[in-house]
Amino acid sequence: MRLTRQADYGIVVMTHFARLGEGETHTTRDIAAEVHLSVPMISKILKALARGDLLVSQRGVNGGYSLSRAADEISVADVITALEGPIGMTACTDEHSDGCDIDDVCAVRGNWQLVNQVVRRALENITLEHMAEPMPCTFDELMPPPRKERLPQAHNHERDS
Amino acid sequence: MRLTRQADYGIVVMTHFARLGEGETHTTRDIAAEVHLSVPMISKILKALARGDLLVSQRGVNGGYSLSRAADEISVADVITALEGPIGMTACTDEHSDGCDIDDVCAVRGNWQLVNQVVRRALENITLEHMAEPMPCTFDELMPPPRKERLPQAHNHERDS
DNA sequence: GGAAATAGAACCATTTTGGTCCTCTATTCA
DNA sequence: TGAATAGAGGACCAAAATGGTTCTATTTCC
Repeated sequence: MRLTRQADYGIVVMTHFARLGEGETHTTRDIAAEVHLSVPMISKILKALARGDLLVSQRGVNGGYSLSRAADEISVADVITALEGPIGMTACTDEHSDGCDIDDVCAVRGNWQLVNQVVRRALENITLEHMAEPMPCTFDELMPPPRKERLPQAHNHERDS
Repeated sequence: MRLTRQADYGIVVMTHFARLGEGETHTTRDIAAEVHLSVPMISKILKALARGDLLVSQRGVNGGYSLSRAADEISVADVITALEGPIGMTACTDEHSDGCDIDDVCAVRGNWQLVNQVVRRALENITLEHMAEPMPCTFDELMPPPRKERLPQAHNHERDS
């Protein structure tokens, strides 16, 4: 349920790009300095983001990276997908159903697909433009409305806010 | 972005409990056999679920585990929390902000909190009762409505369905 | 008391991840 | 033309997380 650091950094970097302005290109070194991470690390991430068509790379002397589209057309899900592969919370959602020990007994698979879809959609609805906003108080429309009145917090132990 | 196997199995197990009926207790061995996983593995998972107050354990000869509440009052988020700790996709969402190398520069943190909230809410809205349904075609109300018309799939590469 | 069941912790092998480095290719400009 | 700059790609290794097993309590019923 946790993102890898690369995806985490990736979103920070992409958000940084979104803040800088649309068409401008920036070098790996610049970005690394501005985000306070090592150049090799940032380099790795930028390459992956370019492979995923989220950044456009320009080689040579005045080269660098720039966003491939407008910030409101790139979702958090896009970034995660570029850095971690297709979003899916369970192994059995991959088409290569190699490792599922349960296979025939697992009657939950169909439902898992839908759980994945819920999460994926939630992340697709969040764009870099949202992330670039300094104080995002208007996120409410992105969240699914509470489905029905959940129980009073009788058994709800230590759930953070 | 992926669940650990334990959480994965945990949801399978909990869904199994939900299918079996509300108050009945079942032994580790039975569950393991029914779900086709090793007894020690299932044992470990059941213990954690009991620690998380999602299962009630009964020691001794006719002991076993049973659901602590009705299936529609236990969410997928509850299960994940019991087996992986609090749901949050980045390291910096934990209160122990020990490892964040970026700290002061990371202007994204506030937004991340909201991303986490979106995902968490999505998972809180899915109950074991939903998971226990054989053919869950009526999941639609659980998903957030498409926020606005996303771009045509110009750059949308290999996004699975 | 003995058998049946869970509680809890220690433990190890394997995999994943984080992070670095090296070589190659493309581009610009003097 | 050639030197300098910048990204592409892959190899590589150490550290951490994960999966899975096993062992020793402790509780409960007969």
